[in-house]
Amino acid sequence: MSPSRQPYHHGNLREALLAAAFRLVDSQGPESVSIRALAREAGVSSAAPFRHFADKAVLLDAVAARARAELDRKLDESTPRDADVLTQFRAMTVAYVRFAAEHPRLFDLMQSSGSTSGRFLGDLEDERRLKLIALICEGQNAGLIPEADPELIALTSEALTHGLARMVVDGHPRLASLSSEDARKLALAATQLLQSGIGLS
Amino acid sequence: MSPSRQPYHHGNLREALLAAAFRLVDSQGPESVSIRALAREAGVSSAAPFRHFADKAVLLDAVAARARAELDRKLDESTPRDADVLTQFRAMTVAYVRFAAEHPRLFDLMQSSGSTSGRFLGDLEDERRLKLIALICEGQNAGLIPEADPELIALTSEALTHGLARMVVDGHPRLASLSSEDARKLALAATQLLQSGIGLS
DNA sequence: TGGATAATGTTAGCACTGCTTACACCTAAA
DNA sequence: TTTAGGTGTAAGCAGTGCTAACATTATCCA
Repeated sequence: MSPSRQPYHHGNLREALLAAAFRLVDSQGPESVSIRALAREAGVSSAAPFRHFADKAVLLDAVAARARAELDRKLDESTPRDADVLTQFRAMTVAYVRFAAEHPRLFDLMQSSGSTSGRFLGDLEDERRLKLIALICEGQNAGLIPEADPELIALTSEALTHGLARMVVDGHPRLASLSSEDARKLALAATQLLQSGIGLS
Repeated sequence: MSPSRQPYHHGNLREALLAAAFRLVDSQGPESVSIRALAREAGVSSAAPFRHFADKAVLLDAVAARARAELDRKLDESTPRDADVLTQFRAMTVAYVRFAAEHPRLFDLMQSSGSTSGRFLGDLEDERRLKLIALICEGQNAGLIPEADPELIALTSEALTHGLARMVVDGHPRLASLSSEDARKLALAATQLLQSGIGLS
């Protein structure tokens, strides 16, 4: 009955491991995650984690999923409801690029762990993507957006957003370790440019 | 004098290791590269590789450098000399996205090994970037490109290019395992869109 | 030409990893 | 209260990166 100093069961090992791994990936990248080390940190034997995660890859997938949820939350928070299409798109781009600038390693993991889980993680969620396309159609009806394949427009917009984010993460020389504020400015300027066009051909 | 079956020295171990690692990364990704396995394949002891590469990271950096050279070559080949700015930019984008589609793992390594070597690898080379900016200024003088900060225009163009490439690599649902030809079409359509602009705001 | 020197290989081994198997314990449901 | 299943442990296998000490060969200079 007396609660021994070290109870046989940890209580919520799964969450503890996941949280520790999340922090580690965020600060040092996935290659410095070791299951044995996580187990030590949690005060548990090195085989225990395998009761909760079949594989190291599965653990990292879970970390990626959590990161994706976090990004999703920030995208939702930052998007002003009932604003016009272009404003919404700009806000999304800003939030996306900021997340990449603030959590480059998590952002990177999100993408690269996609093949393991079979589900695309790195970019906009499917649901969000459909919404974007709907917004574009709406904009076209309102005469705000030129008539062209909405899917292509969505894809191009996504590419610009994703490209900016990845350039920050990948250490583009002019974008190295961008501050959040600079990330915001860059995202705004670039989306502006996409809207007005770059050439007159 | 008689050439024994297994001469003590390999001859060109460095190149053999590098080539094998290059192939392996291209086909299976960097995490399935093992120095010991490379040594076995080369018929050499497991300590020998360290005479040529201080580190596993150094080996992978060398692979990344080779991949970058390969991409550079393809970019050069594909760019028509003495064409107008927009044509050149489109050609570059196409070549870039195609390379990513054909060698996703090499493309990925190029970017992620940047932090190790301290040099940005994933995107356009510095030299090429300067040339792009020069082209843009030229285009502005010729009235082909609107007056705006040339660096911003270059950055935005790069972002679109890089973003398309990464979306292919990262397994975007609509872009999963794109054929070379489809990659070409996509790159063309998207750059076209960037040139004409997406909104009328 | 010969002999030191540097380059490149070998063997053995350390510390670490992911992961498995067999067993121990504790909890919750029948 | 028993029993089944979830969760922990200990021990160990196969593999890894990397190092230290030693062996062999190529190269270059007296």
